[in-house]
Amino acid sequence: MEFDHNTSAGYLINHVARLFFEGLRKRIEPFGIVPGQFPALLALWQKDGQTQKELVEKLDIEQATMANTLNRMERDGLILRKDHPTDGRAKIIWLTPKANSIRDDAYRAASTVNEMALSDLSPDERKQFIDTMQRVIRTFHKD
Amino acid sequence: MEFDHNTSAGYLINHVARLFFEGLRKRIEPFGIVPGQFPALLALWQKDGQTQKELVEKLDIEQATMANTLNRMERDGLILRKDHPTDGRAKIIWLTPKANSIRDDAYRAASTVNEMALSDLSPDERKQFIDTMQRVIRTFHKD
DNA sequence: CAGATTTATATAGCTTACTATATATTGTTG
DNA sequence: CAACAATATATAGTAAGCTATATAAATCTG
Repeated sequence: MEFDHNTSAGYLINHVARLFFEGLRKRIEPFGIVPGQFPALLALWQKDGQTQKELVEKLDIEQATMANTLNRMERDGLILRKDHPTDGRAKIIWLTPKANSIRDDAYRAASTVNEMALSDLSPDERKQFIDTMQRVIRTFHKD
Repeated sequence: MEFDHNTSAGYLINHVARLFFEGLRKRIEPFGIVPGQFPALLALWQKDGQTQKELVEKLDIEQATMANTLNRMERDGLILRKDHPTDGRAKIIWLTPKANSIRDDAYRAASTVNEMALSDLSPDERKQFIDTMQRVIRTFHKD
């Protein structure tokens, strides 16, 4: 039996993901954030004051992973966890001024990586690529 | 400024990569291997008896990452490290009978994940997707 | 309404990435 | 050929993913 890693979707995806991750790391390091914090920051920049549970559902990440990432973000002065007004179990996550102040720079950094990575593709090919990934995600969720 | 994670290539790639990783994990667990060992195993199944340096170059992974992955593979009885016959610094990595015995099962597991993930795509769309990822990897390496 | 179940978060332990640094051997060069 | 530079591997420390488990609060149910 044969198996060619160069035509294996999983193998290629993993490789591409590592390249994006490191490309983003380099570009956001100056702002004091790391790539793993990006999804939570995006969600909170869009709507501040969410519970951990809301973030977990939006980002499709495990609860324990989110809790640990939020620990590091709290340590780094990016968020504060305050008590939920009516639910004693829950905490609400609020961005600090520091987190708000780097928003535009971070958007630009992420856009720059995306632009660089797709620079060899035509507008149609880019659209197709994005669309295919969205379909693959939906297929996984059906599985 | 706006930034939509649902149309960000980097965001989507990261999500898809996690889904592949976990999909593979479930399917290869019965054989006593984990996803991070897969790239090294593929390279060694193709050509047994390579140095760490050769693997690092083929897999585009950092040397320290490879060393640690090989440590776990040695611990798990998948490989042996033997002295290089002429270069005292180098070690040669050899697969154990255990690693060889799971090869076909592992190939099948990986193919199953790929097939499932791409099941919603036409043959042309799959080809296009694979081709695009190869182009994106090349673009990153030019950067 | 007391006891059982569910829910929200936290923590422990593992893997797999990374950077930075250490160590030993090989190769080069004055 | 001795000193220096380059190369191959290993290790320490951090991040970000996972599963499994713990804890406290809320909800449901007989």
